[in-house]
Amino acid sequence: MASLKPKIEEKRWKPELELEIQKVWEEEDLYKFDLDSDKPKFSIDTPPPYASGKWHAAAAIHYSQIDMIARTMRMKGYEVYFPFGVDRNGLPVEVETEKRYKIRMFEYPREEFLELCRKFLDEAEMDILSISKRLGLSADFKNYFQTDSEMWRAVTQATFIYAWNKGYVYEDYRPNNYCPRCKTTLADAEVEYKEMPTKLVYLKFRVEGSDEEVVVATTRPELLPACEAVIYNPEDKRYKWLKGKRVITPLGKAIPVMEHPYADPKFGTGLVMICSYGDRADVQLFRELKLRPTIIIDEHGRLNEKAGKYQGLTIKEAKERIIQDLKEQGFVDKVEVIQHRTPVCWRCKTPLEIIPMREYYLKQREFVDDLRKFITDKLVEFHPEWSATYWMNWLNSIDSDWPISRRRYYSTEIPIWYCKSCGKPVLPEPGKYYRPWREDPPFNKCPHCGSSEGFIGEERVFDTWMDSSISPLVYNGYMWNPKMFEKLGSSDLRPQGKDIVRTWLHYTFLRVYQLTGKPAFKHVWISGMGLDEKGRAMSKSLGNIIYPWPLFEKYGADALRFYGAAQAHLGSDFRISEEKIAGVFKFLQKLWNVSRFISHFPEPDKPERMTPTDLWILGELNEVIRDSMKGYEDFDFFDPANRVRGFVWNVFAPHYIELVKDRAYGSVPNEEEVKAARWTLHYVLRSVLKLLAPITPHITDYIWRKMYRGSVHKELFPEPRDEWDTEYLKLGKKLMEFNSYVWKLKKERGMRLSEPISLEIPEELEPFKGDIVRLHKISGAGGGI
RNA sequence: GGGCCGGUGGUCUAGCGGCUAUGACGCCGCCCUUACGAGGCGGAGGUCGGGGGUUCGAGUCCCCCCCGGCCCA
Repeated sequence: MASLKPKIEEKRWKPELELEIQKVWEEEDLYKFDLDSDKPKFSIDTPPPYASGKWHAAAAIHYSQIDMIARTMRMKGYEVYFPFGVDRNGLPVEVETEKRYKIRMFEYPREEFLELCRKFLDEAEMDILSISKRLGLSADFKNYFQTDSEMWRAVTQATFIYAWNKGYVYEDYRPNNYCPRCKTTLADAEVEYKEMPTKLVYLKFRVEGSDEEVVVATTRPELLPACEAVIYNPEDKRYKWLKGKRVITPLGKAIPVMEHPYADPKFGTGLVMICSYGDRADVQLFRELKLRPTIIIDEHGRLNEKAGKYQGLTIKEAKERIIQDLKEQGFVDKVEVIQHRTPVCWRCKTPLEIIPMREYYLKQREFVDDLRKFITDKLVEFHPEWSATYWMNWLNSIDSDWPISRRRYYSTEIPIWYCKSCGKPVLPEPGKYYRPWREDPPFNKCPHCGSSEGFIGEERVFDTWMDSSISPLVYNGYMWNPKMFEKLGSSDLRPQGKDIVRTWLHYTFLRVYQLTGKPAFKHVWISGMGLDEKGRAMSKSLGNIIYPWPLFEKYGADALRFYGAAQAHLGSDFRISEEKIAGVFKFLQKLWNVSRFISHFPEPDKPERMTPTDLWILGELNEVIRDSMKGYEDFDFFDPANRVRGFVWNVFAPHYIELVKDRAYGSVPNEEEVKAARWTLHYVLRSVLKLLAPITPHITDYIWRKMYRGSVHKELFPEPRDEWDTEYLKLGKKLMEFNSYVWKLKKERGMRLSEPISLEIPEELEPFKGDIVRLHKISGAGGGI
């Protein structure tokens, strides 16, 4: 048919075309959120990516999947609020800034250090924004949020003041995780564990009033000056005779021997020294056994005057020195090297110490029961369902409140001033951003004692999770846009990685519950982690980071997006392999070619009657739609991606299209049959494009705009139609097998596929006879089979 | 030590009680077909981590164990 010209002229799909379509989207402001729309609203609590370094491909894929959620909900008829924010608070940027400028934060003027951090953040932010846009995220980049903006920080402070007024905040002096390098307290959620080779030192203790010796094994000999007891397991018969006795430490101090089940008879000699504080267990044991702690480590990670001759040494130095000394004095029985799980700082990986400090705490223990109900009473829907156990496990392990003050700089300041006369804390009115370390308070009289002597500003800042844990409120207008917040409330869905359940997810639920009395979200979506080809997490130290830009250039964003969707079910980890992304690109090319072929033909009105071949493929399409929608319901894009790919590649293109080619070209006499084929081709293509639109938004919209009216992203998902669930669906497999059989047969006989062949068509395939005969050029009955 | 997830051809994956175990990528051979060599046809390659059990029948359900990943103690 010479008169048929394809609407799609380009022979190939190219990644550069994605930029073209992105420009169109921007010009049309296609994804603009309309608060006043009549549609139901759906708001997403987009994770603000941390602006501390370059994004790797795994992060890009993660965000592309969040974008798929937004697009899914739009195509289900919702008005979707998909904000974008950048996280710019906290330790990581300080650590990176120190590294880059080779400076130490505490030896640098605070104001100037903050300026350097800001510079660093601005650069990192640029990188994140450009990748996000290149990915085709349908988020609102025009009004993106920054967690260190005056507005966000004012809200953080206001929510703190509310919590304070409700009595949820208290200050306490208690042992806590402390990073000697970062010089700050850390919450349990910020502690990581690393397997490290550690010396296990066997020390001889003399039993008081006798010449007998016992041997105690310890990984922390430097804490000997702080050793206040030795324990053994009550089941351990070897040490029963020590009950009630005292032993003399190598340093000459007499301490009691006690029974406690914490002692593991199999570890070391079964005798354990209890020091203030080797680890969190020690803290508990001191409390239980009513021992008085001796604190020998200061906030710089050095031993203090209570450590006697070891004063001034770092922990590491003290350890070596004391082992040396004790060896010389004959107190060391032996030294072993064992693998020991050591708690380290999540940011700089320095081993942590347990040091008591005055810190502010936000109550969480008394809320745990209520939070558990979010899961048990199904107030929140988790995707996938089992991912709720991540949070449940964390809730079940909470045994202390959340320390929220940090001795750092680049974070939201704690809005408190202390009266110079009575020393009591005074908080300002919520609503403004306060910086007590450099500003005068907005009041001059102490409400506690009435003094006007003046105030001292608090110097500490908040844990960065204090800012991020209110993201669903800030995004949705809490305090800064009351009208919007009233309509939206807290976000509907939280998408995030499984690695920050105990921090971001938990703290958000906690704080939003404290502020609003309600669950922060209706849906929580937890994704797995993107790993390298060998299944390892990507990190600078391993040197296995895959960057997204080269992939964008070679295969485009859609290939990367589709790859992420098709690689693993929601919640499972997935590996990133360039070879497979190249494979996805081939599929996109296939989709392009299929569309180009169909674009040759005009799209007629729906004809009265379909042929059995058309009804078969429409029945297949019904199934594809049903299966895909099941995935979309759960925000799991694995099934839609794979189901549609399989359908297009293995069914629609090689079989249906081949069968109806002649009809499509108009080379059959029956006009109705021509129309039926053309209509069906277009209908299936439209449906496929719509089903793929959330996953591969560029190519689908590009094709759509070339062939049809408007944007595919303004369409709703296709729906299955009952009238197409016909008996022909069951014959489809037979039909395809027969096609393959004929192709094979011709090949075996050395025939061209266009050569006529004489064979019998199986009786059950009779309904498809016309199309089969034309496809294979079957000439009459007989012969063949 | 506990929890969660996983272990299916070289790699990745589907199947979650029923004919001969799915598909993709890769590999090998052949063909030439006008939307597409990014095509078509064919092929090699698997004791479905191991062991017990339930069942007429088990990758599929149950128990134990091993291995890997993540989280926690």
